[in-house]
Amino acid sequence: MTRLTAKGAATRGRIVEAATDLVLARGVNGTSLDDIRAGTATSKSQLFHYFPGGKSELVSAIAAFQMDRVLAAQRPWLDTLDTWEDWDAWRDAVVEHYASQTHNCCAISSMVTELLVHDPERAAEVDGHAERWCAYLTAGLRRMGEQGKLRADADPERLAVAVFAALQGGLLLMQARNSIAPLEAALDGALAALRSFRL
Amino acid sequence: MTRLTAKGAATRGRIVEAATDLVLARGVNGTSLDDIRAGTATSKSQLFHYFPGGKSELVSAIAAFQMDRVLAAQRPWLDTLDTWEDWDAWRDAVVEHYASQTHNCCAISSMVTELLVHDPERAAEVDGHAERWCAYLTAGLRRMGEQGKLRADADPERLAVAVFAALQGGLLLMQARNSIAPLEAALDGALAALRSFRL
DNA sequence: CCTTGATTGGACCCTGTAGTCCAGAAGCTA
DNA sequence: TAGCTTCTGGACTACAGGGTCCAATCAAGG
Repeated sequence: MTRLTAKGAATRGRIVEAATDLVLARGVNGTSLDDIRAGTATSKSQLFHYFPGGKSELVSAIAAFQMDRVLAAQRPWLDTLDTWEDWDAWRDAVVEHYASQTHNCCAISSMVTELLVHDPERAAEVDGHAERWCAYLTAGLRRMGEQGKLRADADPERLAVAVFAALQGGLLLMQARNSIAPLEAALDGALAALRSFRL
Repeated sequence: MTRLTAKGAATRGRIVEAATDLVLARGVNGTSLDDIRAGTATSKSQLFHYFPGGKSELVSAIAAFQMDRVLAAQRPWLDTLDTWEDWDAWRDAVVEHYASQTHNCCAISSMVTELLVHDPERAAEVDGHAERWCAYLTAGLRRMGEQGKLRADADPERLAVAVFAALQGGLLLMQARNSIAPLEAALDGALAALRSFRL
């Protein structure tokens, strides 16, 4: 991997973007390099030219790209989860984002479990992205605690994990049943759980 | 597939049991027939003798077998989710079951998403098992509603989906982070959400 | 014992897939 | 234009995994 010309950077970007959609729709193990090659109108050599580490490195890039997209869709609420209204708005943003996806979007956590067996290093890396996401929730809850909006016995980190788990589970069921309803129910449940700690 | 002798039935059972543990630990796509062959001290021909439909049929048997195990671990509470104490006891049973598993137990829902691409029929079948599980939760909530223990605006089915999503998400995070804590947090959150509808 | 059918071992085939290689085209800089 | 690097196409290799086949063995009834 040496320097990239403008053309090269464009090709690389095109590969990542198209590959992301393919992987989201069909899973990591369900997407072959040939699928990606076909879906991007490129050749094998280009894939390995831009991602010398092969599929593993490509998956890294895909995970980072997708996480940026997902986090972006939750702005600006994700950064300012300081009031109960913010949490509601965040919920709506998440639902809207996943409802608008044409592809069956996979949960970041199921990507982790998929990688866990054959590529533990990448799994840890992708899980790091998930934890980054979860950390925004923790931070919001922590601020609300400091502002006296939560009961003293509320554990921000634990609550954030609960919300995140509900979210990921909701995405899982969304995919399995091909309906947005489970995600909505899961998020509403998570917010209800949060509110049970309301002061 | 004709009649089975006692010996044949035993072999078949041995295959299913061992294969289940392998698949739970490494995922459907992460487990090859050769892995199963090695793990059960059998041969290829036996696999196809007892499961003429190949891997797909074997996966069916595995899913049914595992679902029976998981449901059994939740007895008797799963059948009688009529009081808040029952829900707490159920929660504890679930946590204990998954905490005691030596293997990294996969969530039934992640099995569905894994199958979704290459074997939609089996995915639907496995999802049926998941819905059967979820139905026990719905039934419990419905009875509690009839007994006047829930607010009138509580939707048993929707609440059950929320609980189930939290559970599945908790299992996902449990696997990803190799810790039982996320499952506990997720279930506690789900029960808190339920209690917010307490009358 | 003999026959029939269930059971078992393992070699074999075919396809799909990750990854390699090299030659040629395109682009940049002097 | 010359010479270098980057970019691209596609054939090729190696191998893993699902699935097939056949011959050998074992079990049960007549």
